[in-house]
Amino acid sequence: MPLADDFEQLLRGAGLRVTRPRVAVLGAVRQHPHADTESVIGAVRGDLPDVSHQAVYDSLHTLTAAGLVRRIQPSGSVARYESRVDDNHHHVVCRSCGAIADVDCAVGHTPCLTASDDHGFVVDEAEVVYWGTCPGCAAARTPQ
Amino acid sequence: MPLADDFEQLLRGAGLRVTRPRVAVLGAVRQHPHADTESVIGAVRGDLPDVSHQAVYDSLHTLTAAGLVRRIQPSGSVARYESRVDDNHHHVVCRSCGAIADVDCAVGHTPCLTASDDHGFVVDEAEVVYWGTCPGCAAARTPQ
DNA sequence: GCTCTTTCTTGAACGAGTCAAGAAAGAGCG
DNA sequence: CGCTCTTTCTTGACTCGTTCAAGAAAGAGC
Repeated sequence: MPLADDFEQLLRGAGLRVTRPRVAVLGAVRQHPHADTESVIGAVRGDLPDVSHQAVYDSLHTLTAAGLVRRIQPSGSVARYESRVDDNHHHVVCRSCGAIADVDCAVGHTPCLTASDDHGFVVDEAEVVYWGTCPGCAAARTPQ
Repeated sequence: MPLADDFEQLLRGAGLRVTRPRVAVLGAVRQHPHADTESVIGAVRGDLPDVSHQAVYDSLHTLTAAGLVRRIQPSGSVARYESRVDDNHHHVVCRSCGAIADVDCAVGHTPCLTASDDHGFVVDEAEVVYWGTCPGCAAARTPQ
């Protein structure tokens, strides 16, 4: 399994210890983009049936702090995680079913990063969430 | 108190019953922008000492659904409410203390509303959150 | 291997928010 | 003004994602 080696490199590169829960969490997040914590726990237990939920929570926090995964949490949703980091992409969220899809940044690199009046804040990221209705929910709502 | 009459008009205009909790919640949200639910409850109890928390939760939901207040919830925060609606403004959030400030939309009307690839989603809103450090926290972090 | 630190397990706890049943209060109408 | 019907509020229990805490286990350098 070459991926496990890649994950090991990622962890070491970030100065983190290589533990089986962390490797499994990295794999789970990569295989299930936008998964919530419960789904990640389920996926991780495919490899390690006895991991505690707390180990997954800890790993997700550590990996997020290290920048190896990204945490997203649209209004009204639980925390979700993805492995695409540092590429400045955004998300479309379905108001109806909560489905999330990636959206590449339309406006060059960091879009709208320059706020009109930043009130003295030092801004380092502009996060964009597009709200709408996914194809499935749109179809279900207009039957004819 | 002329404001109470204004709120009454707002409620009637939205087809909602005029109740004392709702009027008080409208006033509290207007006086305390970006307040969380607990703060709103506290402010409302300045007028109506015996309102239940549930009445405030219900009122906030109803007012949000009617478009009279707007709910915002940056990642990692509890729900917050504001009375500026329909003017397409955004928010700066301090990563350190959670402070929120309004930012008027820099890019004309609906900024970045056109996603590069919307995956078939019908998008109706683009929400922008600027993440950074507020003046207070920036000063506290660089003492010299 | 040994030792030290970090991480994981176990299980309890927290807190924002929701659910549910009955009481109270709007609002239209005679 | 009072009646009736519907909506809303009160009360209190409860859910669920997440965190806390103490001790056991497992990385990593030497």
